[in-house]
Amino acid sequence: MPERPLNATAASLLGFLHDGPMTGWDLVEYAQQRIGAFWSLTQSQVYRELTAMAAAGLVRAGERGRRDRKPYEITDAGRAAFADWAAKPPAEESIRFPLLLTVLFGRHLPADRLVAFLAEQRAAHAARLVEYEQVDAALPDDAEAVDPYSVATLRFGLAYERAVLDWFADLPPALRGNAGPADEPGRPPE
Amino acid sequence: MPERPLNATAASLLGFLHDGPMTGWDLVEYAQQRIGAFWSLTQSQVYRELTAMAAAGLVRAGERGRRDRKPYEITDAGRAAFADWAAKPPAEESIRFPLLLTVLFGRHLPADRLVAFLAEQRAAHAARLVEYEQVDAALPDDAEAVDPYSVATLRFGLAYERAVLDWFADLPPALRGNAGPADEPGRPPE
DNA sequence: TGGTACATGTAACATGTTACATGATTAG
DNA sequence: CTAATCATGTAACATGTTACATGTACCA
Repeated sequence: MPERPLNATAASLLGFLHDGPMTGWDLVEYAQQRIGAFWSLTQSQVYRELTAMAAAGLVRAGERGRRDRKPYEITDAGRAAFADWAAKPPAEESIRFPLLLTVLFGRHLPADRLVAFLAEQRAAHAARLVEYEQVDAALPDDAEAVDPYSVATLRFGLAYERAVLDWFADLPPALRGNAGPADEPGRPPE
Repeated sequence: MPERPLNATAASLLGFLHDGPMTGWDLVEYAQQRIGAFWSLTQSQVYRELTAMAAAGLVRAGERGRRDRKPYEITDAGRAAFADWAAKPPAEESIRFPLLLTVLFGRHLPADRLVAFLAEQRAAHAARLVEYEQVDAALPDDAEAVDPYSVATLRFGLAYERAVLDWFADLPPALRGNAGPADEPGRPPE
């Protein structure tokens, strides 16, 4: 069977399974942590892809463990399919940022609502940046030499969140909401 | 009929139709230009949403024009549905950046391939930044006062592309590809 | 008169999302 | 003993993607 090429989500799961057998549950958590910043997936998807890949012989389910855990391990066919995928030119990214739609159509909603939406999301991004910064701070000095790949992806998260926060801070005055005390500054200048 | 809430893509089309009747073709172009930086949609989707919205009474097709053009105009129901949508808290953004998956799994492909992928996408981002900068440069001085919404979304594009280019420029040495003359610098420092 | 850009649309399929159902184990 | 968390899974549906089919009008 000629095996349709993997989709990126399935491929990622295979990538993670190179590090050892994992259950669907584990994979959801692990993926969230490792690629959550630039690749979203849901639990449903993970189970579906695992089922499909098992059927295609790319992974193999092991024996049920404690809480009915069902570990999957990658097969040789899986490793081959993964290598094929990895060597193919990646597509361009897609961003879907609903807040920006709301902003673009900002004249169609009450100004204070828009300002509130902006504040909420700004806070979420600030929190995410803090997370990434903590991970970054915990990195050993030689991380870049040992695993430049993870370092690079982490840095993307940092760069992205910083850019977004700067964007919030630099919004046109009309979108900035000048009510209330000067709480929640953008990002403190270095 | 209780009318399931609009999805963001359909809502955007309605948003654009506030500016006057447009055909599917027009909308694809217009959307590409106005929200392409942070919201992707395809031609197929546009025609599908238009058909569905016409059935739901949110838009109304006018008479066929010259090249079989079929202009749609927004109805009062459409305006109401749009206003409802606009006033709802926008979801968080989702990013899907295949290149970063390839980077994360970089040890599974030849180093020079990875470097080549990075170079290709860097060039694409550089080109996009130039586009945005041209749009920005063409903006009148009072743009921020006149239409802060468009300005804000354009600025997002600029901030995002600059961050991405900085990220490329700052990649760990192992991913940087030191072969060849110093072509294609990251982004010239200001 | 022939190629290119304009313009609409369908079909088939892949992927993503939401909601729910079910049960095991652990911690308090 | 009971609430929370762990864990798997299905069903239904919404959305997104790719490929194709069809025809119109302009312009060189």
